[in-house]
Amino acid sequence: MPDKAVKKKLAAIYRVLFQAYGPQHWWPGDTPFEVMVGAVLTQNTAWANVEKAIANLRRERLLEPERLFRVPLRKLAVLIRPSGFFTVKARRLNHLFKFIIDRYSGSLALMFAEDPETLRHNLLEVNGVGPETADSILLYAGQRPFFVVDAYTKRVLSRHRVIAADADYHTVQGLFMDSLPRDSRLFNEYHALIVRVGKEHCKRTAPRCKTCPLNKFLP
DNA sequence: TGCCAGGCCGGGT
DNA sequence: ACCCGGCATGGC
Repeated sequence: MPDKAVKKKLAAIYRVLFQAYGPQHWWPGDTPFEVMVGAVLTQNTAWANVEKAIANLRRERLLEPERLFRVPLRKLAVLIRPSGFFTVKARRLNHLFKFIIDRYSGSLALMFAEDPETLRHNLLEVNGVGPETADSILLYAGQRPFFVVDAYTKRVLSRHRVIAADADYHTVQGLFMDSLPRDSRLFNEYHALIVRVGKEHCKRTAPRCKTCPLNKFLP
């Protein structure tokens, strides 16, 4: 278990961020399948580019597992091209579609009926799905309370001395999940807020800045 | 113009 | 067990 100071700090950081920015409305109103596709397309990619790719799929009425699984890889790659890394991502999406169809008859409802820990384990077996993508799917498509850790999470927390700079994914995730109530809406909002503050104040090449709402947590 | 974005895999040491 | 290059577009 994380020590008490860390738990309090994580709770306080959330309050400050929510106070500063309010709700971020990540992935509202989309179907779970669309959210899943987005989780793969956004790997190391700006969200604006992902939106263009998803718009292409929607325009072609392809946003269903069976339909997209039948689309040839080359055509899929062209459709998702704006999201970058399009040949690898086409393959990764295809693996995911096959997984849903083979194991859950193409039904996300069946997939999310699975025990969450088991489902997470299964998702990680899919080539192209790593821990962040799996947790994004579980949290944002399935409302399962897994905390999503990304580059911003590590950078923001390490700059504010909550974690070591080289802390691994599982450790950081455990910190959040053992410090906060396991509420999917809370985890959803918290992750989105971290990305928000990271974009505005915690870039890779800006060691610290004066106007960051988290400055009060600096030593 | 160059740097950056809501990672992950595979091959080399 | 780590380390690192590759993957690629679009916005600022």
